[in-house]
Amino acid sequence: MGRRADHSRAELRELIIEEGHRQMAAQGFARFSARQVARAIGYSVGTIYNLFPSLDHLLLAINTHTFALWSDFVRRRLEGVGEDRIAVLVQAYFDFASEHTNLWMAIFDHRLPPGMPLPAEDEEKRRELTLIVIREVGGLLPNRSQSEVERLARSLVATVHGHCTYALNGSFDLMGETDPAGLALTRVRESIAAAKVA
Amino acid sequence: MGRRADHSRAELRELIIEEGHRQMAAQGFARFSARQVARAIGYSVGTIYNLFPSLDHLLLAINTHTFALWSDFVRRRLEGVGEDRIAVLVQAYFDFASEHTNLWMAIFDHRLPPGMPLPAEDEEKRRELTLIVIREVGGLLPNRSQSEVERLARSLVATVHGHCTYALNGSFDLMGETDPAGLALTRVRESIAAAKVA
DNA sequence: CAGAAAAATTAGACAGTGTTCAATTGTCCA
DNA sequence: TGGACAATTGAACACTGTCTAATTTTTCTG
Repeated sequence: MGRRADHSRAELRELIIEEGHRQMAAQGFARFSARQVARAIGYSVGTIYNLFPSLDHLLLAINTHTFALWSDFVRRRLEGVGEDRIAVLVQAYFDFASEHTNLWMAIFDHRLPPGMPLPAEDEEKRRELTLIVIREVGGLLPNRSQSEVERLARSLVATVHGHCTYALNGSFDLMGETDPAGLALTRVRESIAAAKVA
Repeated sequence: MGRRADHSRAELRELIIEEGHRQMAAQGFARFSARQVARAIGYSVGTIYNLFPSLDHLLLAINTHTFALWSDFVRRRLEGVGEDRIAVLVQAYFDFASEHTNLWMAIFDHRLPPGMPLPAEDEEKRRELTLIVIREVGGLLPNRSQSEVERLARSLVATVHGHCTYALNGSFDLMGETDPAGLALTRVRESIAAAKVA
């Protein structure tokens, strides 16, 4: 067939990403398949390849979309919170990962093939979440330079990320840890306290 | 054919794991294939399935083997070090991941299918690395209980793990961070200092 | 030592994958 | 109304993990 005019090119792109996102949430990275996405929206695989040069590009788009949801999730949790915003931030990070485990893990499961850099557009969209953290950390450290704040913020995100990974893959369960998010928050507080006095 | 008596069952198992390990190091998790392993050792795929119930079991064995190499690597680095063993520990963690990126990442890339728990034997072997960290952290905190030390050690491993992940997937490069290991070490020092006074 | 039982190994099939491409079909413009 | 163009498809290709029947080799038994 030719143009079915069911959807414009942009609409179709969006449709594919949405359905892909749905399937990623339901089945996880390992079971994800472009053919199944095509079947679900009533097109053939070739159409996906008309919109996305390769599966990697589709996965990239799906994961960037997850980043957007994640940022929104965290932003909403912070709205109107006056005290202890860092605690809310850390908990929101964990909660999103717990509530959307497959989507969250897919972000880190997908490794770009060597020589294919993360497109600037995706990079920019994904940066949003880091910017939120930088803003919050900066608010707590008025005497620190922007570059110091950014470096610390990235480091704190890495800290929380590590705890979240171990929480979700069962490493913490295995040794009876019942509050990984609390543990992460403790680490974050220690580092912020250290940055205040240093 | 039947038993070729080229190798005993145990030898063959070892041979498969070794070749699998080699290929995992060279190609990474995404490109790994049981068929290629079989071809490389001069057997057919079926033989692998005679030794391992499924691909997941082979991947499990390969990754557990990586854990063993990792423990050895860290232990050797610590040998004879008197001062600042924590710095050596953190650096060794990073160095192993950097020198064996594919192997290291495969550990976290491989997700067991739902309902298949990590066999106790693998769990025990993998725990070794954590035990090293617990020992080192405990040495620095003689006034803390064993359970407190274990909880902190796991948390510090998570912290370093998060930094290492971001270092290897390029997140730190992206924002001009040149010393992720140093950053992780700073975090670890802060937490240990906090545990000393608390 | 011969023959039967057991175990190891293989080839081949199956259903699935990502990717490519020629052929077709719908849409738009001159 | 035609012709150009782009979207869409189905089929092919070379893979993958997994399973099974058939074959071959070893081991056990009488």
